[in-house]
Amino acid sequence: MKAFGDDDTIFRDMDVLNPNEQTYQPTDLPERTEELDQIHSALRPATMGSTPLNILVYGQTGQGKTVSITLKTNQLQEYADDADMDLTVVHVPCKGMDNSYHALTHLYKEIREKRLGPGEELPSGYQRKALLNMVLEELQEIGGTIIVVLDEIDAIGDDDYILYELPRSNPNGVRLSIIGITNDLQFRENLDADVRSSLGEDEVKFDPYDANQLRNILSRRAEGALRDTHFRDKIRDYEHLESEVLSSDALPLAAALGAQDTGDAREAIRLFFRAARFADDNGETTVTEAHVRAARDFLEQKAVESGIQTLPQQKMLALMSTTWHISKGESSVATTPIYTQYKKMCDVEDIEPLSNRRFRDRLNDLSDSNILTKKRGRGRGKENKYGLAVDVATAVENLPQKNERYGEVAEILRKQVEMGN
DNA sequence: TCTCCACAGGAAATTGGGGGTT
DNA sequence: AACCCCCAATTTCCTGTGGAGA
Repeated sequence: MKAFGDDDTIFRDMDVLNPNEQTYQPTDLPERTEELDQIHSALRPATMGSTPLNILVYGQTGQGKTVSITLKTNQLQEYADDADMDLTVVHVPCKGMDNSYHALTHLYKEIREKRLGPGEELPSGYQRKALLNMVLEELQEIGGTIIVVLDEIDAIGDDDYILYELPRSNPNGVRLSIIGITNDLQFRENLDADVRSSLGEDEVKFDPYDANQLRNILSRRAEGALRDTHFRDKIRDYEHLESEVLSSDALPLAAALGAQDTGDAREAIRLFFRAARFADDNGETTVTEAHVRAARDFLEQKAVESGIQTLPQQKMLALMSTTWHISKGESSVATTPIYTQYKKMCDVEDIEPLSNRRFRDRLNDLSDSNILTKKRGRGRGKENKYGLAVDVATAVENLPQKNERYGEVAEILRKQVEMGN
């Protein structure tokens, strides 16, 4: 067995590459200078004794929206502390909330904690209007300039209440500014025109990073996280002294793959982190292109597996009935036999089967999410044929267990696959 | 080459659940 | 509670397609 502490490592500080933002937050964002400047301009009135402008920040996930706001508000807070200015910043993550009321309760709690220290309870049982008044009273209690950051406000859906009331409440003796952050571009379009004009006094848009920007971001992270040539003396295994910790093509590849995909920096970092760990776990001293590719395959495989595991019930049955046929050796099967098998499975589980038409949509859904393959046309009349886009083993292993829903059918399927081999 | 027909997939009709109103 | 409205999911209906079989 391996002993801890004996391993050489290419890492200097692994946390810097950890995609989890609680572990590491960058302190400067050269790729977002423009956006930071826009935020700066909107917040600057605070330093002149005026109300900072409301901002609506939007862009896809992993584009540095939250970090930018945090950096800028922290910077303002520092200035305020030095200048003896009365400034309070409240950050409310709305992720997982489903309505304005929910968001208001959290806002109330956060404000109370700013004033009275941690340990406040979430309020409950109040009417919406009453709760809003409580929030406003708390704001007045604090006074001065207050910036409320509503992070991921798209989570609260089309419930505009908080966004409608808060910006126009203007409590006595308070200079109140609202910053809304959203991942959902559609959300901005769907906003009530009034809300949009009051909340979006300034709008800051974060476009997806391109491959160059991702490469810069990754190299900064890599620099902090990996040992470089100057740190070789810290590596105990001197025979590897000649090798570089990072091969020249690994990082650009990770950046290119990331840009191709979504331009999500978090995803790119996750990919590169995994590649570096592969290298490190194998006791290798260089992160190579091969590691990046392996990491990509690994993450894709993980995504497929969790995709199968979290499949909705009907899609799960559709996958199982397809797999049932495929596991008998065919490479692809026509819709009708799959549907027949599906109906049998529904019978076993005592469920009302979907109509043929609907079931075909389910099959197409599965092929859209790259779990099944689809061949159109061919054969008698016009007939689609479906196959598995993943290994039979992968599909079978990730089906429900005995004790879970549809476990019975899955169990039968597993038996058949065993016999087939 | 012609006709037939089983299926694909678009569109209309139906259902059913949640939320609001009286 | 009774009612209506809205929305999404689903079923029902329908047309177009293109190889099979004559």
